[in-house]
Amino acid sequence: MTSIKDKKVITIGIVHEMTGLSERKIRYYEERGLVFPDRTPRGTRKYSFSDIELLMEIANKREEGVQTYEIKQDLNNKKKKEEYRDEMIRGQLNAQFNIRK
Amino acid sequence: MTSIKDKKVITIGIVHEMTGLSERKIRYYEERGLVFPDRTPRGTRKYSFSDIELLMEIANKREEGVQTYEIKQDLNNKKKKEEYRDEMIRGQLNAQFNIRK
DNA sequence: TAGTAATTGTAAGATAATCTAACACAATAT
DNA sequence: ATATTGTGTTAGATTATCTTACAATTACTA
Repeated sequence: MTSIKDKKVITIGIVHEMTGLSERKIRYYEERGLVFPDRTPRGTRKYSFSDIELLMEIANKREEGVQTYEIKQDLNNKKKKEEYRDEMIRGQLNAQFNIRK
Repeated sequence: MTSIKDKKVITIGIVHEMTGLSERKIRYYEERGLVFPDRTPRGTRKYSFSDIELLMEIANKREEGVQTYEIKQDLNNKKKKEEYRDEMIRGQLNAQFNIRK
């Protein structure tokens, strides 16, 4: 489920280096509920490689003129679809191997 | 050849968090030629997940009493073996598919 | 079209993180 | 016995990050 790509270990300066996005933008996309970095005990943000991929997708959408609100909807839909699919798969497995509750 | 695990994106504080090693030790192992972090333009060290694995191997060796110098020898030998093996493989491929120079 | 919301930039001030260099000292090696 | 190794700690300087606020522009909306 969670791989190295999901480990939140990259500080914002390096995310900036890697994506070319300004730190302002990166923080703003968090404010709008699009990314969710972890924090160190003192409050420094930490991002994962997956977060960086996501940020670049967001940047692309933004260039197409899509607003953060819509991007957020899309992300939520995508997440829901994935959850639904996973649930279906679990259901199938249950039906096969775990007939009685 | 190079994967996400080799991207140097993790600052020393987080390496410390992840490994439990003091920053002093981490820098010292660099001084002894055991790890080679990249640097940001301003000089901040950046480590990869592979570096972190390596650092933990080093820490284990150290606990067994092995000195950094020996550890370095071992690492160099390991590297040489890998290079040798790779060269052999390339050689085989050449023999198969690329008979004339 | 006027007015509100969204998106970014920039600045200020505070705090956190990192760097290098140096000194100390115990443990090891020669 | 002396030299080397490995770490901790400190000091001072520099860099990085955080939050908050204000400004300006662009994009919706009633």
